[in-house]
Amino acid sequence: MNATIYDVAREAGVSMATVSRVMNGNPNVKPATRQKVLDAMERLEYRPNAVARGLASKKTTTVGVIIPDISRTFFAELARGIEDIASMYRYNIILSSSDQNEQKELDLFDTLLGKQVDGIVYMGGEITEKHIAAFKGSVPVVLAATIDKTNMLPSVNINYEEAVYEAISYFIKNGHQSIAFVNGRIEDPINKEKLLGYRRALNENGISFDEEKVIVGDYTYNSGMQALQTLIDKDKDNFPSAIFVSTDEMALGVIHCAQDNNYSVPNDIEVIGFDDTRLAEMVRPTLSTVVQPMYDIGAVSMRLLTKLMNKEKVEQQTVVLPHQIKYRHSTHER
Amino acid sequence: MNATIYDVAREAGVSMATVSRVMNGNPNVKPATRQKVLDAMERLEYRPNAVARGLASKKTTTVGVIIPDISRTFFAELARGIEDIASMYRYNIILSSSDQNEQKELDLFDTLLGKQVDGIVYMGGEITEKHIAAFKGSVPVVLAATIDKTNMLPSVNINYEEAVYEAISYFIKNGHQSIAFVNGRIEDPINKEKLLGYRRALNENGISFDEEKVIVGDYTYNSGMQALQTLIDKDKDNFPSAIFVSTDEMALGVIHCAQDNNYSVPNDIEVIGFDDTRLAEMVRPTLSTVVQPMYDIGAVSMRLLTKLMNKEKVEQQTVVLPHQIKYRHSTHER
DNA sequence: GTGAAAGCGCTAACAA
DNA sequence: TTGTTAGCGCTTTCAC
Repeated sequence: MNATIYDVAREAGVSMATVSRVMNGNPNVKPATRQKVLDAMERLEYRPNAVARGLASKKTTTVGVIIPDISRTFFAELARGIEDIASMYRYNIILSSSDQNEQKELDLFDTLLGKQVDGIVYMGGEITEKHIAAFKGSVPVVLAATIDKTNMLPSVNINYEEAVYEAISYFIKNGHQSIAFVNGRIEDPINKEKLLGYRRALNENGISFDEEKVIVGDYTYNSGMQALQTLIDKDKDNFPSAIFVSTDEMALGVIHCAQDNNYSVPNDIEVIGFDDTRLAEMVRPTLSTVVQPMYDIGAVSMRLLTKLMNKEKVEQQTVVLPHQIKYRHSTHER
Repeated sequence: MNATIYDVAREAGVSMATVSRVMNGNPNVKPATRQKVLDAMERLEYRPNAVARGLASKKTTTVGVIIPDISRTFFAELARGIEDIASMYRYNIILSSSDQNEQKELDLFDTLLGKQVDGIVYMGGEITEKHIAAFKGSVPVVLAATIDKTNMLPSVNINYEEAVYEAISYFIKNGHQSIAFVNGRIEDPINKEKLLGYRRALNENGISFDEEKVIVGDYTYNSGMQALQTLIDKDKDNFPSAIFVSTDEMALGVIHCAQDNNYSVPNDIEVIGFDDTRLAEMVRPTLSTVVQPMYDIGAVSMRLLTKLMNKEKVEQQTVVLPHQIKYRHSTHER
């Protein structure tokens, strides 16, 4: 059996309270006493029981992380950002994948609350009434790379609408008139934002919106290939000369499908992706893409959460991180 | 404040013990009583406090996962396997990255024990004396994709030596005599095994081992590119006609570096990677690679851990999963 | 089939 | 500066 605080107290010839004080760095302990306790701890190989501590103090120093799928590069990098900051502030992380399934998300949330986490970082798709209801009156929750249209919840994002607007504007400036868009499911508010940016750019430049040019994929490489194939099959003559793709992984699929069909990237068709995952460097031609700082989104979310858990004042609950477009070789030099 | 078991007991007009019994599915409760309790729980929106429960029962239904770096595809997929099985058995997961730093690993281990996890899945590099000492007498630990040369610890792996042996043998059978090997740091026992397989294949075929042909990378795409560049710079005439690469990500680097130098894959140089991450499909030519079932390794590890935590008899503590080689287009058709 | 009561290992008043 | 003493919310004997 492991030693308890009581054993240490006896060994050191002091009371439990004193032991507790030295554990928690309470300054009201005479140095000599402190040393006695420290020695006793060492001799007994004492390791504090975080569960007992959690029960007594109502703080567990663990936070929950709800994520759609940890195996996707995008989320894995985000998770690393969360984790690094968490461990910097001595929090541990309970990580669980939701597959963006609402029921699963809600159940997970409940389980995490049962485990008495001090806060939650949430990544997901649409925030519904049920989510809001669940979040309300529980622990602090911050949304990472997740949009809540009510704008009431703390969150960390980039400006998706603007980012896509810029990418499309770049295409237009370079003379493209026929620009396709491979997006994710429109149910996800982020994809809604992206579509808005696409339409605004077209609109401001007098290019009419053509529903046929918007394809929906499921974020995978294969769905990227399929998306382009669909475009090719549709209308050989009206084939787009530029394509904006909502994720890097799909963008790779688009590029390879183009090449398989003897289209040259970027000569016949320019491509811009989204995210700037490590994948962007791993294609030929290398992928021009919107840089979404995933690691930073995770890190900033977690940092924000620590403040919230600490009841510190935060000036801005909804932070929007800067983005940029990194031009590599799937677009022409400019 | 949330309702406690005491509130439920009062609301239902029974004792705490009875409430506890219905929570835990104890059959010694009259159906009518059970219903009363259930109703009371519902009315009070009762949510059991897992921390209190953990303290009283000495089981937390959470397991710790120590992983080198969650942002690497390989580990992310492994983690997903762990997670799926864990949630199937109603465990939660405390996930933390160690960067393969021994001190960090040991500290993490200690923290996890402090949090009273019921078991640990461990992924890392070399298992030292210190690791063994720490593991000993604590909670059940299973190693995933991690080799312990003493072979005393429960673990789930594939046969790395054999896998590489087969890949190199394939090259030799196809007439290659000059075969390079891009490996990871030799300090990692897995890479030691791989090197052994490489040497055995050469040896059995009377090809002499040439130290110059073994390059060490750090698993990244860039280090793959560098590795090939090193080979190219070394000796244009003695350039290998086949390369085995220890991870898919490095293999992509090798392929692209080859192409950048006007070598054709697979005509001038055949390439086989290792892992079969999603990356393997995302290159041109697509990558032939050793299939290491990462998801399964994670899933099987976690399943094994549940048995250990449950004190079930397990026939085989060290499981070796089957591997295979998937031939795609970075090697010649056969 | 149900209840009373003693912990689980720690924190946090409150005293001294 | 230190000790005493209630809890924290639940499980688990042991009676009845």
